[in-house]
Amino acid sequence: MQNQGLFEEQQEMPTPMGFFSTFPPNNITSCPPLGCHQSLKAFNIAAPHHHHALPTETLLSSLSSPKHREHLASDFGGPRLLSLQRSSANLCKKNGVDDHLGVSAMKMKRIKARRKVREPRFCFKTMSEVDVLDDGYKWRKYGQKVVKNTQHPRSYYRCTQDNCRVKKRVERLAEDPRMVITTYEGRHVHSPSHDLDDSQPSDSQLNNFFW
DNA sequence: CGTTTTTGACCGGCGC
DNA sequence: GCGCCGGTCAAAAACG
Repeated sequence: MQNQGLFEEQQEMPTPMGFFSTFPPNNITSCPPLGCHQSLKAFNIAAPHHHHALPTETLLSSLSSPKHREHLASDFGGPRLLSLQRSSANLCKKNGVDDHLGVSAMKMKRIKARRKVREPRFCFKTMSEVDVLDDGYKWRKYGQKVVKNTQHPRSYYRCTQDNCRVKKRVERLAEDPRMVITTYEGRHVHSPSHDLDDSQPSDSQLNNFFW
Protein backbone atom coordinates (compact mmCIF):
# COMPACT_ATOMS: atom_id res chain seq x y z
CA MET A 1 0.00 0.00 0.00
CA GLN A 2 0.98 3.54 0.38
CA ASN A 3 2.77 2.79 3.59
CA GLN A 4 5.06 0.60 1.64
CA GLY A 5 5.89 3.39 -0.70
CA LEU A 6 6.55 5.76 2.10
CA PHE A 7 8.78 3.29 3.79
CA GLU A 8 10.84 2.87 0.70
CA GLU A 9 11.07 6.56 0.32
CA GLN A 10 12.56 6.88 3.73
CA GLN A 11 15.07 4.19 3.05
CA GLU A 12 16.20 5.80 -0.14
CA MET A 13 17.39 8.86 1.64
CA PRO A 14 20.86 9.32 0.29
CA THR A 15 21.72 13.00 0.41
CA PRO A 16 18.67 14.86 1.49
CA MET A 17 20.57 17.42 3.47
CA GLY A 18 20.88 19.88 0.67
CA PHE A 19 17.65 21.56 1.36
CA PHE A 20 17.81 21.65 5.04
CA SER A 21 21.36 22.59 5.79
CA THR A 22 20.15 26.10 5.34
CA PHE A 23 17.87 25.60 8.26
CA PRO A 24 19.81 24.96 11.46
CA PRO A 25 18.24 22.11 13.39
CA ASN A 26 17.75 24.28 16.41
CA ASN A 27 15.43 26.41 14.37
CA ILE A 28 13.25 23.46 13.64
CA THR A 29 10.44 22.73 15.96
CA SER A 30 7.93 20.01 15.80
CA CYS A 31 4.63 20.96 14.35
CA PRO A 32 1.12 19.68 14.53
CA PRO A 33 0.26 18.90 10.94
CA LEU A 34 -2.77 21.12 11.03
CA GLY A 35 -4.72 19.19 8.50
CA CYS A 36 -1.57 18.81 6.55
CA HIS A 37 -1.48 15.09 6.74
CA GLN A 38 -4.03 14.70 4.05
CA SER A 39 -2.18 17.07 1.86
CA LEU A 40 1.02 15.21 2.38
CA LYS A 41 -0.64 12.02 1.39
CA ALA A 42 -2.00 13.69 -1.66
CA PHE A 43 1.48 14.84 -2.49
CA ASN A 44 2.85 11.41 -1.97
CA ILE A 45 5.19 13.00 0.44
CA ALA A 46 6.93 11.21 3.21
CA ALA A 47 5.95 10.43 6.71
CA PRO A 48 4.89 12.91 9.36
CA HIS A 49 8.17 12.78 11.19
CA HIS A 50 9.81 14.47 8.25
CA HIS A 51 7.46 17.26 8.84
CA HIS A 52 8.73 20.37 10.52
CA ALA A 53 7.62 23.80 11.31
CA LEU A 54 9.95 26.68 10.84
CA PRO A 55 9.83 30.27 11.92
CA THR A 56 8.64 32.54 9.19
CA GLU A 57 11.98 34.32 9.21
CA THR A 58 13.71 31.10 8.38
CA LEU A 59 11.82 30.63 5.21
CA LEU A 60 12.03 34.26 4.31
CA SER A 61 15.76 34.26 4.75
CA SER A 62 16.00 31.35 2.41
CA LEU A 63 14.41 33.20 -0.44
CA SER A 64 16.69 34.26 -3.17
CA SER A 65 16.93 37.92 -2.56
CA PRO A 66 15.93 40.64 -0.12
CA LYS A 67 13.49 41.87 -2.69
CA HIS A 68 11.73 38.55 -2.82
CA ARG A 69 11.70 38.29 0.90
CA GLU A 70 10.18 41.69 1.11
CA HIS A 71 7.61 40.69 -1.40
CA LEU A 72 6.71 37.67 0.59
CA ALA A 73 6.68 39.36 3.92
CA SER A 74 5.02 42.60 3.08
CA ASP A 75 1.67 42.31 1.43
CA PHE A 76 -1.45 40.51 2.38
CA GLY A 77 -0.76 40.87 6.06
CA GLY A 78 2.43 38.97 5.53
CA PRO A 79 2.19 35.40 4.38
CA ARG A 80 2.93 33.30 7.40
CA LEU A 81 4.85 30.14 7.03
CA LEU A 82 2.98 27.46 8.82
CA SER A 83 4.87 24.35 8.11
CA LEU A 84 7.58 22.91 6.03
CA GLN A 85 8.71 19.45 5.32
CA ARG A 86 10.85 17.50 2.97
CA SER A 87 10.99 14.11 1.48
CA SER A 88 13.39 12.23 -0.65
CA ALA A 89 13.09 10.21 -3.75
CA ASN A 90 11.56 6.87 -4.35
CA LEU A 91 13.68 5.38 -6.97
CA CYS A 92 12.94 3.32 -9.99
CA LYS A 93 13.12 -0.31 -9.16
CA LYS A 94 11.96 -1.85 -12.37
CA ASN A 95 14.21 -1.96 -15.39
CA GLY A 96 12.70 -3.76 -18.30
CA VAL A 97 14.81 -4.16 -21.39
CA ASP A 98 13.11 -4.42 -24.73
CA ASP A 99 14.87 -3.14 -27.78
CA HIS A 100 12.40 -3.66 -30.58
CA LEU A 101 10.09 -0.76 -30.00
CA GLY A 102 8.53 1.74 -32.32
CA VAL A 103 9.60 5.34 -32.22
CA SER A 104 6.62 6.47 -30.26
CA ALA A 105 7.00 3.53 -27.94
CA MET A 106 10.58 4.43 -27.32
CA LYS A 107 9.57 7.98 -26.68
CA MET A 108 6.97 6.83 -24.25
CA LYS A 109 9.49 4.62 -22.57
CA ARG A 110 11.80 7.49 -22.06
CA ILE A 111 9.04 9.55 -20.58
CA LYS A 112 8.13 6.75 -18.28
CA ALA A 113 11.69 6.27 -17.17
CA ARG A 114 12.00 9.91 -16.44
CA ARG A 115 8.75 9.89 -14.60
CA LYS A 116 9.91 7.19 -12.26
CA VAL A 117 12.70 9.27 -10.88
CA ARG A 118 11.47 11.22 -7.94
CA GLU A 119 13.70 14.05 -6.91
CA PRO A 120 13.84 15.18 -3.32
CA ARG A 121 10.80 17.20 -2.48
CA PHE A 122 10.09 19.86 -0.03
CA CYS A 123 6.96 21.76 0.62
CA PHE A 124 5.60 24.51 2.79
CA LYS A 125 2.44 26.31 3.52
CA THR A 126 2.07 30.04 3.48
CA MET A 127 -0.75 32.42 4.08
CA SER A 128 -0.93 34.34 0.86
CA GLU A 129 -3.37 35.76 -1.61
CA VAL A 130 -1.08 35.12 -4.52
CA ASP A 131 -0.78 31.54 -5.62
CA VAL A 132 2.67 31.63 -7.10
CA LEU A 133 5.26 33.04 -4.78
CA ASP A 134 8.15 34.83 -6.38
CA ASP A 135 11.15 32.72 -5.50
CA GLY A 136 13.52 34.21 -8.02
CA TYR A 137 13.23 31.49 -10.62
CA LYS A 138 11.30 31.49 -13.82
CA TRP A 139 8.58 28.90 -14.16
CA ARG A 140 6.44 27.66 -17.00
CA LYS A 141 3.11 26.16 -16.26
CA TYR A 142 2.64 22.75 -17.81
CA GLY A 143 -0.53 21.52 -16.26
CA GLN A 144 -3.42 22.10 -14.03
CA LYS A 145 -5.58 19.59 -12.30
CA VAL A 146 -8.60 19.54 -10.09
CA VAL A 147 -7.86 17.23 -7.23
CA LYS A 148 -10.59 15.30 -5.58
CA ASN A 149 -12.50 16.90 -2.75
CA THR A 150 -11.03 20.29 -3.32
CA GLN A 151 -12.53 23.28 -4.99
CA HIS A 152 -9.22 24.76 -6.01
CA PRO A 153 -7.13 23.37 -8.85
CA ARG A 154 -3.51 22.37 -8.47
CA SER A 155 -1.04 23.94 -10.85
CA TYR A 156 2.15 22.35 -12.12
CA TYR A 157 5.21 24.36 -13.04
CA ARG A 158 8.59 23.55 -14.47
CA CYS A 159 11.74 25.64 -14.33
CA THR A 160 12.26 27.28 -17.70
CA GLN A 161 16.03 26.94 -17.61
CA ASP A 162 17.50 24.41 -20.00
CA ASN A 163 18.61 21.18 -18.37
CA CYS A 164 17.04 22.24 -15.14
CA ARG A 165 14.32 19.84 -14.28
CA VAL A 166 13.03 21.39 -11.12
CA LYS A 167 9.29 21.33 -10.74
CA LYS A 168 6.93 22.88 -8.37
CA ARG A 169 3.25 22.64 -7.74
CA VAL A 170 0.94 25.07 -6.14
CA GLU A 171 -2.45 24.58 -4.62
CA ARG A 172 -4.70 26.08 -2.08
CA LEU A 173 -5.59 24.20 1.02
CA ALA A 174 -9.09 22.84 0.92
CA GLU A 175 -9.61 23.45 4.61
CA ASP A 176 -8.44 27.00 4.43
CA PRO A 177 -8.28 28.63 1.00
CA ARG A 178 -6.24 31.48 2.38
CA MET A 179 -3.31 29.11 2.57
CA VAL A 180 -1.10 28.11 -0.31
CA ILE A 181 0.90 24.93 -0.42
CA THR A 182 3.99 25.09 -2.57
CA THR A 183 5.92 21.94 -3.29
CA TYR A 184 9.34 21.94 -4.90
CA GLU A 185 10.84 18.87 -6.49
CA GLY A 186 14.45 18.64 -7.52
CA ARG A 187 17.32 21.05 -7.30
CA HIS A 188 18.20 23.89 -9.59
CA VAL A 189 21.41 23.57 -11.54
CA HIS A 190 21.74 27.30 -11.94
CA SER A 191 21.29 30.60 -10.20
CA PRO A 192 17.99 32.35 -9.99
CA SER A 193 17.78 33.84 -13.42
CA HIS A 194 14.57 35.68 -13.28
CA ASP A 195 14.63 39.43 -12.91
CA LEU A 196 18.09 39.83 -11.48
CA ASP A 197 17.69 42.79 -9.23
CA ASP A 198 19.98 44.86 -7.11
CA SER A 199 20.48 42.25 -4.44
CA GLN A 200 23.94 41.08 -3.57
CA PRO A 201 24.95 38.28 -5.89
CA SER A 202 26.51 36.40 -3.01
CA ASP A 203 23.17 36.28 -1.32
CA SER A 204 21.42 34.91 -4.35
CA GLN A 205 24.16 32.45 -5.04
CA LEU A 206 24.19 31.21 -1.52
CA ASN A 207 20.51 30.64 -1.42
CA ASN A 208 20.54 29.03 -4.78
CA PHE A 209 22.49 26.25 -3.26
CA PHE A 210 19.49 25.32 -1.23
CA TRP A 211 16.76 25.95 -3.72
C1' DC B 1 6.62 35.69 -33.91
C1' DG B 2 8.55 33.50 -29.94
C1' DT B 3 7.03 32.25 -25.46
C1' DT B 4 3.65 30.96 -22.10
C1' DT B 5 -0.90 29.30 -20.75
C1' DT B 6 -4.87 26.51 -21.34
C1' DT B 7 -7.01 22.27 -21.52
C1' DG B 8 -8.41 17.72 -23.00
C1' DA B 9 -6.13 13.42 -23.79
C1' DC B 10 -3.29 10.06 -22.24
C1' DC B 11 -0.64 7.09 -19.09
C1' DG B 12 0.64 4.50 -15.00
C1' DG B 13 -0.29 3.27 -10.29
C1' DC B 14 -3.39 1.68 -7.10
C1' DG B 15 -7.52 -0.20 -4.94
C1' DC B 16 -11.37 -3.04 -5.49
C1' DG C 1 -9.43 -6.57 -15.22
C1' DC C 2 -11.61 -2.26 -14.54
C1' DG C 3 -12.23 2.30 -12.97
C1' DC C 4 -10.51 6.16 -10.47
C1' DC C 5 -7.07 9.54 -9.83
C1' DG C 6 -2.87 12.29 -10.06
C1' DG C 7 0.74 13.77 -13.13
C1' DT C 8 2.28 14.92 -17.76
C1' DC C 9 1.98 15.82 -22.69
C1' DA C 10 1.09 18.56 -26.50
C1' DA C 11 -1.81 21.15 -29.71
C1' DA C 12 -4.13 25.24 -29.84
C1' DA C 13 -4.96 29.63 -27.98
C1' DA C 14 -3.42 33.66 -25.72
C1' DC C 15 -0.04 36.86 -24.72
C1' DG C 16 3.51 40.48 -25.16
